[in-house]
Amino acid sequence: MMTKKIRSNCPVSYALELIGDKWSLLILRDIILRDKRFYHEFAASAEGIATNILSNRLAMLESNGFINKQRDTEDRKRYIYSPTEKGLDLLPVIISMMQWSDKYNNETDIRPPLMEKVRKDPKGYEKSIRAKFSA
Amino acid sequence: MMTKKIRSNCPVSYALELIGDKWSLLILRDIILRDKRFYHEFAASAEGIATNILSNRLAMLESNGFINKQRDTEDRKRYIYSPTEKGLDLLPVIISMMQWSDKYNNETDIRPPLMEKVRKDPKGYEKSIRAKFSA
DNA sequence: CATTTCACTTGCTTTTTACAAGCAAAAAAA
DNA sequence: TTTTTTTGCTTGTAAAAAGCAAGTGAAATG
Repeated sequence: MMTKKIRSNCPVSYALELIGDKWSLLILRDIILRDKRFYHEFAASAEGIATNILSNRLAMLESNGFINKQRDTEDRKRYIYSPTEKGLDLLPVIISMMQWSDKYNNETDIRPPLMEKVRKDPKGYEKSIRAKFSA
Repeated sequence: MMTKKIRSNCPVSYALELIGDKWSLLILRDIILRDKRFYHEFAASAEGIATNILSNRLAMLESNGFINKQRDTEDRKRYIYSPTEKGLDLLPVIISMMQWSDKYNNETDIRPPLMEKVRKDPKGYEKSIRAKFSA
């Protein structure tokens, strides 16, 4: 079996090898912060991911334990994607990126009232997001 | 002038468009955490970046204000690369990646005694790194 | 002034991404 | 029961990015 060779044992490098691309964290953002659950919802995000890339990343995220995939029992022709603890544990990475962009990109969207809460109380924000998934 | 079209105004997407690749944050890690300053030092890192990619990323990091580049006055045939505040402000992203990898990759290197301090006191670690550059 | 060091650059191949179109399983409609 | 629609992909092809080896040019060094 052909396993991909690892670059180094540096923790930064390790994380980048898994989610160091322009799409994986965006899909996790949709699942974790925007409560998206279905393939078509990810495909509809503003960034416009190509469906082959979406399919590829969902498979990668699932095989690496970031998300779960299961048939929707209410509508059996679709699947429900949900975050695992491993995926949710990337929330600090996502939030620190948000904080950085909030400081350096003045075009950053304020519409999702997320940002306001992130500014005032990032730890509280993280907890409130996590709480959604501990039910 | 040809400016690259932005995907969306989402702060996560914005950060990923700039540093969402497998190398940019690794170079910043070298500069910020490992006190590397020269081209040949980055090229020598364990991950083995190709020199054309290194050159490309250093130019990108400089043009986007993450790092500064200046001639070394002691050895004028080389350049010194140093982080800007904008680059240093990615430290929380880097540290949260380290924490995540520490939890999910048991091969993560412990050699740089960094990890121990990150585990015990991540905020203090961040401050101590920042202190190096405020001189 | 020839040699070495440092920081790239170039050429070529391989891999990844992007875009458009097509396809199959499941459910709904006729 | 056959047709149509929805959902979640897969395929084909082109463009872009990454990887690899070799080469180049400016600045110091002998």
